[in-house]
Amino acid sequence: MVANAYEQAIELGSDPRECVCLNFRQASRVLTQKFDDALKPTGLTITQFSMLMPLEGKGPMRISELADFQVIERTTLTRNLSVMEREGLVKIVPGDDKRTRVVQITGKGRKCMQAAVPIWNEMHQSVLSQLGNSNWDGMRGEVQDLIRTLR
Amino acid sequence: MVANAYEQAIELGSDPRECVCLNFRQASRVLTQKFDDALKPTGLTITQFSMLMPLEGKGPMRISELADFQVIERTTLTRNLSVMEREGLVKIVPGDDKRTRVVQITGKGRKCMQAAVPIWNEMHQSVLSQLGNSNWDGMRGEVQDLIRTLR
DNA sequence: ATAATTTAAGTGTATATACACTTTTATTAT
DNA sequence: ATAATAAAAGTGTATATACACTTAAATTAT
Repeated sequence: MVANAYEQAIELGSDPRECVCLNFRQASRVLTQKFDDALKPTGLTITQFSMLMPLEGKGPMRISELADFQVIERTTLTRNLSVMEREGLVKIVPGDDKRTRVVQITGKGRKCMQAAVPIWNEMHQSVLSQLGNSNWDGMRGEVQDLIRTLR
Repeated sequence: MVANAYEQAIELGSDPRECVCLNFRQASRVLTQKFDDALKPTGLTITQFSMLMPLEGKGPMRISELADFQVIERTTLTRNLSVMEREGLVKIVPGDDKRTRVVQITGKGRKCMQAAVPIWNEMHQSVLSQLGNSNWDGMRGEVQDLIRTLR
């Protein structure tokens, strides 16, 4: 009989403070705050930046396709896109298959991205140097593997 | 003059798909989904589990103290706590300093945690084995350093 | 002793997230 | 050809997140 849940976890051989989920969530929150703050002058959040980027790199995409590519729940993407559509960052048009809708970046979206890229790059470089470039090269592979395995 | 924001980023020497923020956010989403799903039988979310754990390990805490410890915005914690208070997982009482409020876990909270710990442990072990235990030992340090640096 | 400042916490508002469920359209089986 | 099934997307609802601002109490400066 252990005193509390923390002791119980230690007993099982795991320290809850070392939880992968906890640590990733914490880092995710802090990173999001910093990137959102840096991107403020561009009018984009890091969420929006991340959604627009593949639309730039790969062209128009179906909603499910973009959701899959971005590892985001489709219904979450729908909600995020409606904000972006209202702000004129994307246009959503019917696809050939009448079930589908296709997302494309607008002129305004491209303009915002053009302003955002240098700011994103500076933040990213700064984070990379904190993390150690070579460390991240290895870590990123592990993280992507983890994502692939879990979902 | 580059074709689009993706090319623009590549030109600057950074691949947006390798963005630390993006990758952490993706992993965070997937991990949260999996842990929330696994914890469902206990009635706790991983957010709630993570808030209750330090209350078990360290005892009652002021709101700001818990927010700081958990690397979560204080105003976010306030909102999360009101859900948990409504569900009877925590009790919030006035502190000696009349500005402060102190959060403490309830009997129900402890009971839920007791049920949750083995499930959390199993998930955590499974994630660890995917990630490679030794990898995570190193990674975790880097992640915590990054958090400390950024915030 | 009182004014100025700092600290702790809550509230208004908005985005971000995702599950359960529904609707519409396409595909497959019979 | 039609019924059954699968695929794509939206909606209801709820938690999670955080910024800007406010309120109340304690501390510090004068």
